[in-house]
Amino acid sequence: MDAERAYCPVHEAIQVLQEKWTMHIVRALLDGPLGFNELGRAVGGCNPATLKVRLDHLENLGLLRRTVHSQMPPRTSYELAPAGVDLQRVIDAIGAWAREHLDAASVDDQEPTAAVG
Amino acid sequence: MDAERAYCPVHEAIQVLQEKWTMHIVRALLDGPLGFNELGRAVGGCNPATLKVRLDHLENLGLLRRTVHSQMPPRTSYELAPAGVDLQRVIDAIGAWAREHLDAASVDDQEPTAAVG
DNA sequence: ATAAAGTGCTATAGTTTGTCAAGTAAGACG
DNA sequence: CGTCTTACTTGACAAACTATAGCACTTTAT
Repeated sequence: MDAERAYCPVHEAIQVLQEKWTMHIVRALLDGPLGFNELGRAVGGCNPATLKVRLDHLENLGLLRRTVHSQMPPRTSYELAPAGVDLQRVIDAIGAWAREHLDAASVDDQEPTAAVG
Repeated sequence: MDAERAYCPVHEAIQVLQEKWTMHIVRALLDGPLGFNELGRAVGGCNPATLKVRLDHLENLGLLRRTVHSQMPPRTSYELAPAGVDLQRVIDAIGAWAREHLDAASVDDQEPTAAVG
């Protein structure tokens, strides 16, 4: 039973942020609002289905605001809400850590260089 | 093609940290070294198989140190390496953000309270 | 008008990832 | 001897994620 696990904000935050693509999405949006496909390209490698699910979740949580500018032609923009913008601190912390401790070659990419010989 | 996407430390860091349970593991270990099952309990809800995979990855990355004290009875301890300890900043940033912006009820848990009526 | 390329978003099927439950080996305790 | 603990493995399975295609519609070019 984890029912006794008292409510812990850090735990909850991690639950949200550890979802695949979520931090990438936030980071991309930190530079300014983007459209759906645009965001998809900025994030790099996330497919529309997953992107939609994440975006819905983030909007639900109040980290994101979705604005429909025109239905036809479709023109939507996704923008961080104040709560989302404040994640800048987290991304910055990650950035600082990464620059200090992460080097290429230590992280194994998704693309394992395929055949070599 | 993401080949042109120049190496970006933040991106790499996010790739690592977004893996399910990774941040929970780091957070648990920030309080001091733990044994395998002990860590599993501290993380809360991660099964041994996944835990082992994450631990191996983290050790590989140099964020974690694994020390075998005795093989039989098995006694192992997992402890953050300096690079791992420095993630304290990231966890702190998440904590600060969470306390400011996250409230119970806004986050839908993995466990939807089951039957209610 | 036709064709190509763009928009936000959805549906389907297939792959990857994570989960559960059980099992292994060895010692301490009763 | 049987039970409990430890670390970790294995195999079957479910959930999550992905690729690919498509929809309704616009713009641009021919």
